Amino acid sequence: MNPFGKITPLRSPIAINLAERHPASACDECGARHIGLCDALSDEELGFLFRAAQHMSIPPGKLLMEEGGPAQHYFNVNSGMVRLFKALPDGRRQIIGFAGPGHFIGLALTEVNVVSAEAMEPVQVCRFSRAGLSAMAADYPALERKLLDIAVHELALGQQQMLLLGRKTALERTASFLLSWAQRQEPCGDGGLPRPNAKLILPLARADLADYLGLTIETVSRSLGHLKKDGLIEITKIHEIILLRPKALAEVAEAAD
Amino acid sequence: MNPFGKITPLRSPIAINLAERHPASACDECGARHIGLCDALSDEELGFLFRAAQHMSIPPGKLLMEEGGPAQHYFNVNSGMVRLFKALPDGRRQIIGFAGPGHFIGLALTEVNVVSAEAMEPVQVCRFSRAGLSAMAADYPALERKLLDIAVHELALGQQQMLLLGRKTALERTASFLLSWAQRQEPCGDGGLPRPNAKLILPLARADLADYLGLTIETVSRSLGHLKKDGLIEITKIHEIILLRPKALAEVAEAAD
DNA sequence: CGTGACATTGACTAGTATCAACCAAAGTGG
DNA sequence: CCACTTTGGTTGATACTAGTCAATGTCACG
Repeated sequence: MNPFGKITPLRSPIAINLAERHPASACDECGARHIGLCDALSDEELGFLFRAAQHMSIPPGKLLMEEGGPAQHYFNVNSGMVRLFKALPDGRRQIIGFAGPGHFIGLALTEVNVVSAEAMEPVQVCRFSRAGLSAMAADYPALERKLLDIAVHELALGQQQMLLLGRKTALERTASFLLSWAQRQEPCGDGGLPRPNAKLILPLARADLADYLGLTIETVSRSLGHLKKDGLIEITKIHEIILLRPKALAEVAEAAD
Repeated sequence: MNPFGKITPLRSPIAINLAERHPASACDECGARHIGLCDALSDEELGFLFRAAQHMSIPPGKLLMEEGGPAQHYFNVNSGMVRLFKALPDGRRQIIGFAGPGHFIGLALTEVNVVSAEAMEPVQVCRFSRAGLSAMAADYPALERKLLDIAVHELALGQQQMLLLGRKTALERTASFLLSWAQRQEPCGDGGLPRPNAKLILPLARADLADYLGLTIETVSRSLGHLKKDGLIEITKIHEIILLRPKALAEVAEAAD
């Protein structure tokens, strides 16, 4: 874990000049420019932020952060998918969430990370030193406000997941997941259902799914099989699922009768 | 503790005048003055905040917020205990957390509440309109920063709870809970164990415990009985538990071998 | 075409829920 | 002051969901 160059936080008017002299043209071509954190910033602000970032490529399986290790950086995902998880000493694992393009990783107060973050595929990120971004946040209210938004949104997702993990059956969990993933893939209005026959791309292995839903891979497989048998979904490829009847799926997910 | 460094002082002279004309003397006697949100503010800032608050008493069982209802207010708990929960249509309930004195309730982005909040005993709160507090946050960076701190802290707690709900056994959940509650009752250093024979006051019914841990009351009862039989705890009164061997309890909680 | 990784399916088991009886403490009213 | 009720908690017997272990299937890739 080598923190390469220390990022010197720039805050004077000079900083803005520097930013102007170095427009963040790279950001224009970044898939994450208009989502998440970056979307909250003007071109100028973004230029500044860009200069504070280290652009990095991470190979699959590599950890961006390790639970228990020193919390030194924040990350913003530009491409690829990252899994966030916690583990018990005996190896049991709970996946906390998945971070795709535009997602911000590393919000924490403690000196050590409370979760691990691992690249699931080749991933590109912008990395920020904690101190550097904190300093920026002090000068750019929009940045801090966006971080609050992000944190609050994650909070709501987490609460939803607690309900799922604490009180839903395997079948309900699976149906809930499919719907929430569809929502994530193409947002269709607040709480709206995906359209019938929506195609779902699942870049997750069954093991990830299981560790996310608090189940075993066998139970996930059986649950999906059950939904397939009932004609609610169709599994075309292993990582491609068609939601034949989203409405019915929603009823399974919430145990509505 | 604060990831975003320094606290920026007040910027609006008008605010100071208002605060001076209405000193928040009531806050001085409030049990929550030096914890949570209020602790982040100076006397002057607090005076201003106080003027924006409605001080309210809530009887046991009454809802402060209802899941699915319009999100109109934030609350800061001054005394008493509040449970936050989500429910499924068939009545299954998952308690998301407990809010005691100094805890801030209602962080959300959506127009409707995503959780319900219910007084477990007579509760006193300061209530803020959403718009009012948002406006204040724009003027008082310290306030917004504190909200971010709160959100991030809740996030970490939620992640811990996801691990518990998704991957721990009934016994592990129960042991984990006892330790985390002890920590909450008298913080003893980051991650430190409570001292042996620490007395725990549990203002929760078994049903609350069960809904918080994703178990049934019978299983909670059996788990506590198991810990008692093994000499790790002693149940003196129904709402009073002595942690005889916190170290052993921690081993049970994390399944260390 | 073989190999290995990942997924599905089946048989069996274990842990927790469910259902029901019993118990204890705290009112309540005669 | 003492039955009586109520409420919340514990304990026991049984059922059922999901986990475990093992065999089989599928697909990508060299």
